[in-house]
Amino acid sequence: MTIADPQLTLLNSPPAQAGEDRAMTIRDHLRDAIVDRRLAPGTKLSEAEVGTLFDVSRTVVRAALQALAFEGLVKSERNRGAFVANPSPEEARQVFDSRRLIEPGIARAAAGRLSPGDIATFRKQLIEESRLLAERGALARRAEIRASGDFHLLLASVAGNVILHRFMEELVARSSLVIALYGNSGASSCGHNEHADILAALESGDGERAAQLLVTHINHIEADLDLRHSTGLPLREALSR
Amino acid sequence: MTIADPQLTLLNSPPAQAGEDRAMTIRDHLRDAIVDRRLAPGTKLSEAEVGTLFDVSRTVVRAALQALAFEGLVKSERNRGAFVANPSPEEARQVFDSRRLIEPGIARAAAGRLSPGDIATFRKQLIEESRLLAERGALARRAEIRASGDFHLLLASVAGNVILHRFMEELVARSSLVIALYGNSGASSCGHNEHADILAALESGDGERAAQLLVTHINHIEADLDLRHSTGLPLREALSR
DNA sequence: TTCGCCCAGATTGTATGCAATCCTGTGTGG
DNA sequence: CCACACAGGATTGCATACAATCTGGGCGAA
Repeated sequence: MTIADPQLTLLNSPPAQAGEDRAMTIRDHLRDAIVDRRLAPGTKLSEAEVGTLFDVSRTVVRAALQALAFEGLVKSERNRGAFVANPSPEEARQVFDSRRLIEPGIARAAAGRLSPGDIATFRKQLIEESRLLAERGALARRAEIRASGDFHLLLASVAGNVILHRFMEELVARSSLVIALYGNSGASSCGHNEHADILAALESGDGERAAQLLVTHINHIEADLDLRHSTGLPLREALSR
Repeated sequence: MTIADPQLTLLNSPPAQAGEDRAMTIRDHLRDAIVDRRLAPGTKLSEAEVGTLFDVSRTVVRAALQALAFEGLVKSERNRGAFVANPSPEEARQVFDSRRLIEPGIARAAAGRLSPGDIATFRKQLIEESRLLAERGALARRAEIRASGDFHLLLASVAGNVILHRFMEELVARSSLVIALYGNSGASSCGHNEHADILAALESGDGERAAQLLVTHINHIEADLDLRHSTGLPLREALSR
């Protein structure tokens, strides 16, 4: 049993999914587990095992794994299987470089499109973040990382460009993975309420300032990481690089 | 026979593929066909039919189609099948908005990393573009669009960020589709040798100027489009929107 | 002992069969 | 004549069976 018991929490969804797309459901559950680090980087995702856990055939599991491989959360090797991605420090840097490039533009676009409804949604999001920030424990830390990502996703959603939104979905997910891998758990990972400052800038219509704050924010997130050495080196991948 | 005879040219590859990944091979051939507009937007890509053309089972075809759906070149509808994407004018605008946001940053990054080998590759690329630009005929036009995209991909490759490179792959592919759909074939689609100017700026190490030229270039490409009305309205999708 | 080879188990890659869903055209009732 | 219902055919969704490949251990020879 290579997959440990935390995975059993994957199955907290209504067992009888309606005629929806089961592959995408499994993809979402796996992605949550990866981003939350319930599935550690490098973990093998056996088709048969995942299929058993979700009670589907390997066919739909393969579709889900292919989707995750596309997002960069899973690395699929021919005839060897799929593994939870184990981003190198270099990859981590590229993730943040990409975010520094894209997110300011998103902020500027969002500033010009912010509706009262959007503001309300943002406020709810910030309250949730504060709540999690106050809590203690690894579980709250996971939820905090997740919620922090949701803020950025919400921003991309407001910007109104579905392509950029999808890019940001991928970047945020990979960021969560990177933070889980390289984060100095000592410092609050996304601590300060920079999100609130960003929202304030958006509300005042100052997209340029929001963009500026966002870059600073991303810098803070990256500065909290320790990208000097790769973790552990999971046996095999130490040689294949 | 919903797929017309031009598709037969898909099969110009060595019939006996080595033990490689056949799904990705099929994906690449289909993508080429879509970008070249040998497969018109809205065309149904029947699993059985594609499988017959490439002599594989539907399983492999499904994987290829799923990959193309991720890239946005194919729209897959549950229980209905996969269709060549038919981007709306709004989607087209978002593609170019995304490029205006991302490509300047790529240019700045590339300016600081341009090696002599890169320059040589760029020169070869420009020569190929000039050659195609001089030629006449729809076939040369296709190749020209493709080559123009390759220039931008090369730029992203030099920039050295694999994530941004993949984003650009998607954006360039979608741009080709959009140009094929909305391009005023009257004007030269990517005409002027702006690419040469961009390369010159890069060579002189002036990343800022390269970024500026790139934005102008993208604006020119978009300005050559007619995004006012949707083309033809492919029956079904006319009602579903 | 150590190296190399070979075989068995396990896992993925692919093809195929069946069930579910959707589209189309035909027939029936209003 | 039109609207609706339904049945036939075609296509996709999914599960399963088989083939190809990889992994790891055992055995024998140097």
